[in-house]
Amino acid sequence: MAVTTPARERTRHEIVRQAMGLFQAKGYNATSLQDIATAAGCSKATVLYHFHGKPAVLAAVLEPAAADLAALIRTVDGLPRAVAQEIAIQQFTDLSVKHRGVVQVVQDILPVIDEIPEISGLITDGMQLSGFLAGSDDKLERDLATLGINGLLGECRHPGERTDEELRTLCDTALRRLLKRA
Amino acid sequence: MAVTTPARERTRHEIVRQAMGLFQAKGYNATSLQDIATAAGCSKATVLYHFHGKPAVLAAVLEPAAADLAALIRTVDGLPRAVAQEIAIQQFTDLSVKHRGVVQVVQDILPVIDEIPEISGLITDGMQLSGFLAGSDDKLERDLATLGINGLLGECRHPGERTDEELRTLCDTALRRLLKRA
DNA sequence: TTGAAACCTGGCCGATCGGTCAGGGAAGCT
DNA sequence: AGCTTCCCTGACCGATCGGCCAGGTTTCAA
Repeated sequence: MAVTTPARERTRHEIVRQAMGLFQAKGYNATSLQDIATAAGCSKATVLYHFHGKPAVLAAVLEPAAADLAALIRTVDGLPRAVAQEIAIQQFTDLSVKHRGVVQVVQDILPVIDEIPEISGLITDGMQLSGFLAGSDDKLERDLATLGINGLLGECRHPGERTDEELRTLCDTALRRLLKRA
Repeated sequence: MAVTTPARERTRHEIVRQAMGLFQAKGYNATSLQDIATAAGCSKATVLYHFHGKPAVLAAVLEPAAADLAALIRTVDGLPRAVAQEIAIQQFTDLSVKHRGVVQVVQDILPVIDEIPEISGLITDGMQLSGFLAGSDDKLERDLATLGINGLLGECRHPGERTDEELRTLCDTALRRLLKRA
């Protein structure tokens, strides 16, 4: 038996891979289905055969990162605040490095995020993450946490100009300086 | 004599005003000239009569903020580093509050910024600002400064949910926590 | 070998994009 | 009144968008 369904999974995976690169380089709105199809070496109709619409392609691109974020939320939910904050900092740093190519894609979507129900869960989780990172109910601390996340999303840009280790240091330093430790 | 050229300036100003609101709400790419024209109460052809293309509308929207940023750069350029850093923090906070509706528009443009030569000066100034805020040539400090700017751009969103004074506190706190003081 | 299922595509659709153009109406000078 | 200049518009353009569909090709179990 084959380890993977040969054709289907290979094509799907290639579409997602190329779409990720294009979303990073040009943004979601500025990337057309034709762009994705050409990059993936198939036709636009094939993209729409595997994914029911452009938002579904976006959801597939974001899915691994969204799953890790959801796992992060489940892990820290219910923990004491100080512990939850520390673990959230560590795991969000890990997540930012692991999915560095993905996270910044979210930035381009923010203004029109409500029109893409496929990824509503990601947003909910992101807002919860702000709360855990803040470590308190203080409005300023929460806003600072959100600011840190937003800044990080943008800083994962320029893939070739920063090593994974440099990015990790940046994330960790930024969050620890920005957030008042509970 | 009239205090303003009646028709021309009034229409131009209304187009810029409405375009700013739409760029904030939906992003630059997702806003069409027809959207702007409808909001401004004129025809799409009128928008293109006053502005030579969609990028020119964007440039007009960003112009006041870009001018203030350029003035900021001129002010701190040549000053000792510690002084330049402190003044940059204060003036950039002022700028973020004063132009809170404008700054976040830049975020939506970042992926395609190279294709809009009308605002290249804004980008140059933004990168210079990172250097002054960092206060040193250390790569990490520079990256943290850029991260702070990016985070701030996103945090100026949601106009009704934060007072000017709250935004000022947020900007000032974020920059002072994030940056190592020289 | 054969038939069904899965995979893929060219061609087409209506909508909308940014942008152009000829010309209509209002305003002001002579 | 006549003429020019400015302001504005409807109609239209080619290009491209996301999406759909009929049908061809490959795969594979029976």
